[in-house]
Amino acid sequence: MSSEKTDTRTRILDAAWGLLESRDGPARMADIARAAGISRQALYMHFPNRADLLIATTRHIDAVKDIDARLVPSRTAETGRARLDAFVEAWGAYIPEIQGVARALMAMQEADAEARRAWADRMAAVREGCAAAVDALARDGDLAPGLSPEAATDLLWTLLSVPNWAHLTGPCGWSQADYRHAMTRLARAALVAPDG
Amino acid sequence: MSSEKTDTRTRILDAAWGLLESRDGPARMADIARAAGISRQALYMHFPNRADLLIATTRHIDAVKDIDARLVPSRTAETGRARLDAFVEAWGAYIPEIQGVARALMAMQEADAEARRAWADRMAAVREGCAAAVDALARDGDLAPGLSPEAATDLLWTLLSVPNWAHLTGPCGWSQADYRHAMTRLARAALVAPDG
DNA sequence: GTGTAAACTTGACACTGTGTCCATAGCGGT
DNA sequence: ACCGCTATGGACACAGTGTCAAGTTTACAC
Repeated sequence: MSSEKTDTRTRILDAAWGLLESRDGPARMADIARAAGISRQALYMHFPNRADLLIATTRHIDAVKDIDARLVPSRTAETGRARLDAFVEAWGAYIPEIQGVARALMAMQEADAEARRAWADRMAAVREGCAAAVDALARDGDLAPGLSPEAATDLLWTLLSVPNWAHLTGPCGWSQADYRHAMTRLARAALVAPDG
Repeated sequence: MSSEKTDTRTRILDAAWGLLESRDGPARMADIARAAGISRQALYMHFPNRADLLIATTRHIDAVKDIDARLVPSRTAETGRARLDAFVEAWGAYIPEIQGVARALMAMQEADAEARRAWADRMAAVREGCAAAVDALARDGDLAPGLSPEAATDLLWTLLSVPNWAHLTGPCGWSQADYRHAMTRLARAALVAPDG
C-alpha cells in the first residue's frame, strides 16, 4: 500500500541525490523538479526551501546507505585504537557518497542561515562519533598526553571534515586510498600516545 | 603626486576589506561602493567583477600587512623543524587577517569559475611555503618515514587551510592561542620523524 | 453520480544581486 | 574651446529563489 507507486517525496530525494553527485553545474530547484518528473512548484509542496530539501537528501542517503551499519565496526571495536581506526575508515569512506550534497549545502552557508543551522546539525552527529572514539582511547589510557578529550575530539572532528577530504582528493589529486591511508596515519599521530 | 588624494582604487580596497572583516551580513558590490564613497557603477570601472575585486583585496592586504616580512623567520630558520614551526606560526597568525575575504571568495567558488581560479592561485602560493618547509625538514632527515615530500606538502597544506582554522575557531570555539598551539603540535606530529 | 480534499500543473510575479549600457556631468590639461 | 578621463544616475537584462492564484486530475466517500 505505502509504496505501490514510488512516493513522490522519495522520487524527489533520489533525483536531488543523483543530480548533486553526478552533475557538472549546480543543481537548481528547477533541475531537481524536472529530474523528479514534477513541476518546480510541486517541489515547494514537499520542501519549503532549498536548504530543507538538501538536508532531507542527506538524511535520505544516510538511510539508503545505512550509515548506522557502517559504524558498527567502530562501535564494537575492542580497543580505543581500533575504534579510532574503524571510525576514520567508516566516515572517510562515507564522505565521497555525500560529497555532492555536502558541497551544495556548504556553498549555501554564507548566504542562508537555515542552511547553516542544518549543516551544523548534521556535523554535530559526526562530532559525537569523534567523541566516542576519543573516549575509548582515553579509557585505554592511549590518548596523547597534554590533550584533553574535548580538544582531541575537536581535532579529530576537524581532520575528518568534508573540506579536508575535498582538498586532498581535489587540488592535491589524491586517490581515495591515499586519503584513507594518510588520514588513518594522521589521526593516530595526532591523538594516540606515542608509546607502543 | 601619486597619492596627494587617496587613490580611488585604494579607497575601494580598504572599504571592501573593512566590510568583509567586520560585517554581519554579506558585503555586496553596492555596499562596498557606498563604503568607498563612490557609485556602484564606478566600482565596475576599477574591477570588472566581484571575484577580481576580492582577489585584489587579498593582495592589498598582503601588501599592507607585509606578508613577506612575516615569513622571514620561516625562511631564515636554521633547522627544518624550526622552519616548520615558524611557517605554521606565521601563516596561522595571518589567517585571521584575511579570514573575511577568504570566506567571501570561498563562498563564490561553487558558482563562479573566475573565483575558483583566483582562490586556487592564492592557495598555490601557500603551498609553496609548505613545500619549502617540508624540503628543509627533508634536508635535515627529519621528515617522517614513509612520507614523500609531495605527500607531506599536501598534508601540511591541508592542515593549514582556512576552513580548518574557521572550523576550530568557529564551531569548536577555540581561541587563536589554542589554534596556534594545537596546529604547531599537529604539524609536528604529522610530518616530523618521531625520533628526537 | 456528486462532492470534496489532496496532490499537482501552469503561469505570473516579487525580490535580490550581478553585470551592462547609455546619456550626461565635472574637471584638468593643452 | 576642446578632449579625455573619471564619475554619476537611471534603466535594464538575467539568473535563481520563493510566493500566489486559478485550474486540473485523481481517488475516495457518501
